[in-house]
Amino acid sequence: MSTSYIDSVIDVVRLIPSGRVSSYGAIADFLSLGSARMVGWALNKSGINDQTIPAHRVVNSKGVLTGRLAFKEPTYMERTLIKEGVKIQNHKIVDFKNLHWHPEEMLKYE
DNA sequence: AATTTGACGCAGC
DNA sequence: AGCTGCGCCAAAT
Repeated sequence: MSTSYIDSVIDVVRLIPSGRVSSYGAIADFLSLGSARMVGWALNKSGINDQTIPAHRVVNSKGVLTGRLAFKEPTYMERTLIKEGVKIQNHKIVDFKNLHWHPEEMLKYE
């Protein structure tokens, strides 16, 4: 069996807690593999038709919901984030700096 | 085997 | 502040 790059990305995305968001770059850096661009590419390939992947929690480095148009419903991303308690203005995460989750966080014992 | 395609990020202007 | 150009690199064609 083999683990594709896409699978690796998905594994990390599944770890993003509800109410928080991560970014393409943070995930790519954590994996030390590929690039931010490829994380988006990977999610587009596998995430579209799989509700078990919280792909809506991944935004760009500025907190903008750049992936929103890739979903079947263009409003899905925004709507779901709001439901999870994340505030959005102009397709952008409000207080992104504080909500931005980095995968390394889960390695720490608070 | 070469080319194209991206839900990106950043430097440089 | 915004805009442009370029590197990024796995997969599909």
